[in-house]
Amino acid sequence: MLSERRLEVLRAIVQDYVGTEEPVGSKALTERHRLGVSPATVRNDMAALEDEGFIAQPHTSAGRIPTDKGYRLFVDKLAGVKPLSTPERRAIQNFLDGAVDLDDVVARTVRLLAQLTRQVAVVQYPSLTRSTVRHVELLALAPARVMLVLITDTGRVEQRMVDCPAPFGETALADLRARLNSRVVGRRFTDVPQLVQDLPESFEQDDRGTVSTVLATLLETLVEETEERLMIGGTANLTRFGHDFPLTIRPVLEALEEQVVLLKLLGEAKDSEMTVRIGHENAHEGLNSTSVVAVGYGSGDEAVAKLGVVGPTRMDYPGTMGAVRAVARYVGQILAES
Amino acid sequence: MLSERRLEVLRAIVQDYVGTEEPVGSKALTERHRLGVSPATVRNDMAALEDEGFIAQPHTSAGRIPTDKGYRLFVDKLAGVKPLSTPERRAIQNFLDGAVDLDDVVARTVRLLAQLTRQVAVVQYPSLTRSTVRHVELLALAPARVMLVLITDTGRVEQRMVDCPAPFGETALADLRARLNSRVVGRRFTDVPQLVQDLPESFEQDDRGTVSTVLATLLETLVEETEERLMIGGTANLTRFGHDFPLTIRPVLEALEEQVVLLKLLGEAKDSEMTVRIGHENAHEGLNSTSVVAVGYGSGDEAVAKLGVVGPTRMDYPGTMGAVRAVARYVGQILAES
DNA sequence: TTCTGGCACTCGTGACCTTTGAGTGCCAAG
DNA sequence: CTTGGCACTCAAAGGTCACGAGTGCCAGAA
Repeated sequence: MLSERRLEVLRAIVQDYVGTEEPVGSKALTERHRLGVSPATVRNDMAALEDEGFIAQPHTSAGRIPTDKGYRLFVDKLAGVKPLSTPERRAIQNFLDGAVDLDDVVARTVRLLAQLTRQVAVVQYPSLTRSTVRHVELLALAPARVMLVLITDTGRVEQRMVDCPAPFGETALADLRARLNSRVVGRRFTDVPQLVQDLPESFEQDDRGTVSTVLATLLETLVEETEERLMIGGTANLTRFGHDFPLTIRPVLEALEEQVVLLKLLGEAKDSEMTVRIGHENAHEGLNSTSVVAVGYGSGDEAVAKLGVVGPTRMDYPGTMGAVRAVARYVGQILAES
Repeated sequence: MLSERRLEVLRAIVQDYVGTEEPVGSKALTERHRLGVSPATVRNDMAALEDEGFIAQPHTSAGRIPTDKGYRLFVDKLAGVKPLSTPERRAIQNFLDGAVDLDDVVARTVRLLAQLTRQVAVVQYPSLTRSTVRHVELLALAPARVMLVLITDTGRVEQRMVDCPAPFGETALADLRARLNSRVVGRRFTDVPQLVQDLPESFEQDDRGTVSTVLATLLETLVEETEERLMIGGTANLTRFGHDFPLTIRPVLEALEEQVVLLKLLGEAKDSEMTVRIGHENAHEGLNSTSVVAVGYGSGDEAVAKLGVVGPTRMDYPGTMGAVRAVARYVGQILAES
């Protein structure tokens, strides 16, 4: 295995490269870090690290840059998570506390993350999958037209228009509303289908069609809206990517526009702990030169959604991870309060 | 004034420059267009055009490129709006017809515009300013907690939580709901405040506080949500901006992230007709090298919101304007149907 | 065995020069 | 007013060259 010092050399290389954006050589390393050995020794170590695939040379006579594998080792073994400073924490809390509704919380979170990490931020809306129903409302807009409003415990509201096969009386509607709510309020989305399945039978023949239609729409909403939405921000930070970035930035922007791609990306992250995907570890090609740092957040113990940042593989991992973790925590608190 | 032929030369310059992205010289012009005169003549015309400020030379011995003023003349006098082809129109309609709700309409419109124009698309959500109230719903979530749901004729739904000063009975709530709706349904937002102002008086002493609170929240929602929201897409098209674009793209991305800026931008456009703002005509500095093509759209005769694209000043104006106009029309149709 | 200093070698970078050619302005003649 | 001719300009492209950071390897010291 790699000796202690070689790991130290790798750490130094990553740190320097992240700072300078330039390949780092043996001499510069010994000057900037107290490794206690000569450049020649470092050269040997570097050769070994290169053999193992942790670093690489852009061209024969240049310094080394970390490979994806090198960053991986750095993140796993060499880097901690750098906690934010107290003023930073305070700023986060103040900024998030000003939010007025769910949309606003998400919007503020995106801005915050982008600003703190100086990278592209991605925040998923709290998921409906694990949510419970807070209320279902039915409004008669016309004799045969009902609006269905679904309110979740995460504060999200979804509405659907329902065209009924037959006119539906106000009393029947109130009846349906009452029974529906008594069955599903407080229950999880996933449980709703079986909870309402026998509901039409208890209505009069004439109304059954309409009841079924309404219920069908409700179930549809539950399924459909389990597809997550998300918000991104800080794309201007992409310009800090690199010098050659016309080629780099394009596929990233494209990937960011594909919500499906991003959702999959976040979905791959583990629920509980912070996940870092480096370069080619990302399935999507356009993101092969980026790293994704993501973590779940939620009002309680359970994560209801995820958030994270997308940046160049050459990023300040400890700092980024610290910011992501901190923001996730505070957002969780805010959600729990509301 | 400028002779007929000189205008023709300007048109040719704009067209060639938009196509090739390279300064265009007198010789190339005569070869690619049948102007019926020699390069020398064209040179004289170009000198005149340059004197008037319609074109400029990047460096002393290069071809000419149009100035903002040149584009302006081109758009005003020389260019028509290029209608879309029938297949294109059909594609638009098919794509938009698939939308399931307002969010979806807007999302699809953005994608469509971005794809058609290969530029950055901006679509404003239908405004609440000119909207009318379709329905107001009040839900008792807890004894002293009411959810207010506002449904507009444009299909938008806004909700607010209201914490009441005192518990509020279900009957009083139903009463308020009924009276409120009978007064405001079908009315314009701007008319609502005076329509409800004497409502608290007709309630019992105990409930007046709550009624006032609910009404205050309603009015607040009306005002607050008159702030428009918008959706942007096609940012990946920014990479087609130019060769030097690290410097160009940055401020544009930043401007695009500032919703306020964009809203102001769209707001400046006239309601009825298509507006083209070229380069420095845009107040925001970051957009000084871009042009904005915007137009209002709406379900009826009145425009309820605007949409448009942001692209380099060097853009295909006739084509872009055609696409923007067509999309706006079809979106209007879709909104009218729903 | 590990570290170190020395040394020859590599090769991308930047400075500097030259060439090339598209494009220009001007002028005198058609 | 148009045209062909002509001298001039200048960015872009290509070539040469010295520089220097960085490397690998080796022999000797620790």
